[in-house]
Amino acid sequence: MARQTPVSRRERPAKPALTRDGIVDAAMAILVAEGAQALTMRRIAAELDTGPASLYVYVRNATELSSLLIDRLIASLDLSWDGAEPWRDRLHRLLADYSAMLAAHPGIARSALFVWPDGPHYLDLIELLMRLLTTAGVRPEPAGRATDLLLQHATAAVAEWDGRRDRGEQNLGDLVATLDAADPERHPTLHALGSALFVRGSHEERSAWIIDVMLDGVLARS
Amino acid sequence: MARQTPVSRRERPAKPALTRDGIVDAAMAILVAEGAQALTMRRIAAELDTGPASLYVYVRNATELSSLLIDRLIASLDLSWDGAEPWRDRLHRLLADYSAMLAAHPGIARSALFVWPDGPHYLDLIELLMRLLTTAGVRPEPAGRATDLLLQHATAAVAEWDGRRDRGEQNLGDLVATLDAADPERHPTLHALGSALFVRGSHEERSAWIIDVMLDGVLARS
DNA sequence: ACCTGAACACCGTTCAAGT
DNA sequence: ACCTGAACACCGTTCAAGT
Repeated sequence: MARQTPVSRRERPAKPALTRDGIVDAAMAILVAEGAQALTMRRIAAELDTGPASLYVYVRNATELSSLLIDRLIASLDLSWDGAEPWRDRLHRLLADYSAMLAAHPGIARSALFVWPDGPHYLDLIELLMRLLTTAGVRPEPAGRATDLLLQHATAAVAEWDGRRDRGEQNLGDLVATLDAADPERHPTLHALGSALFVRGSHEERSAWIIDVMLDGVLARS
Repeated sequence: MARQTPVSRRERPAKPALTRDGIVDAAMAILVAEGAQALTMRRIAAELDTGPASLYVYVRNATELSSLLIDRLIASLDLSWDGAEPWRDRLHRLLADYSAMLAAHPGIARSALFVWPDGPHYLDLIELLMRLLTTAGVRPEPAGRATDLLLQHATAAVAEWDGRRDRGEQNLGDLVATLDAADPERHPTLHALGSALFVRGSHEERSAWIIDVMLDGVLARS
């Protein structure tokens, strides 16, 4: 043991270790307690009783930390499948779980859209999606594209949804007003169809419909 | 004319007017010359020879300015349709134009994903999509969902693509390496299928395929 | 050798004070 | 009344200097 635990350790009993995992732990705690907008290098460093520079010893940059965090979130999902549950049901349940997990941590979906998680649990997730699609008879190449597409949509939908929640739900009203005011000359289709179009159905029902649309399309071309 | 042009105008002949439109003009010029990452309130204010505070007289916040800018970008698209071109071809061409426009301005797709454009030209875009889908026999409600889905995918695909371009294309290699290294025990499907899966096809071909998948799925359920 | 205080070069937004 | 300088409250990242 070349390195001694500092004597002052007892003074701050909660101080976590400064390691790659310790940093992700701290980030996770902040995410749960304060939401993704509090996830800054400075805030995480403060949680670990150090300065932001120290984090760069263990993590290349804020993006890499984000990808580590998302991989840890994916680790909390149930990614098992024994083959008893029909593949389509299992796929719906998987994507619903994934969406719910992102929705439970406001703001995290936004980073998930741009970050390549690139961790072991992310690979588990892709593995299960590919297994389900392959079982369904989808050829490897379309299955790869469908996997991308399904995850991209699930992530984008949550990001859009909780972006809207941040701005107090009023933007939906704004859009409805805009559509209602559609000029019959310039926007005859929108005027004729009305604004009710964009509001129907719960998020869950809409998501399930979209997943089925994508699956039907992929199966038809596979 | 209650307000006189300042005498000092001749000194700075290029100084644009400080109006809502003038601000969007300045933002557009910066976007073209320096890319979206330069689009900050401070940089735009500097372009207009004033301080950032002045912009807040004409624009609520940075998000609103972003949505005005995106609406102006959409204005540059060809949104006509005389009915001669088959609806499916026209839809492909429209989304290809939209993607190309976003791709021409690195970084803008990212903001387009989270901003609700909410301007007249955005409505023109939705109008055309709804018209094409309605012509194809899609009922109003699925047409609304398909419109959302098609635009969301086009935007997300460009955002992801030029996010990757920023980081020097190397992340694709990272993913290939990760997939190649997939543990046969833990990730048998990925191991068996190999990494070639995720790389095939140009962006354009992939996008076209995805559009057809979505359209087939929607038509099958409409 | 390992870690970090302090600095660098930025942000968006607000508001008191000027014209 | 309209506009804005200066300040407020932050960012991510770097690097020279300490232990």
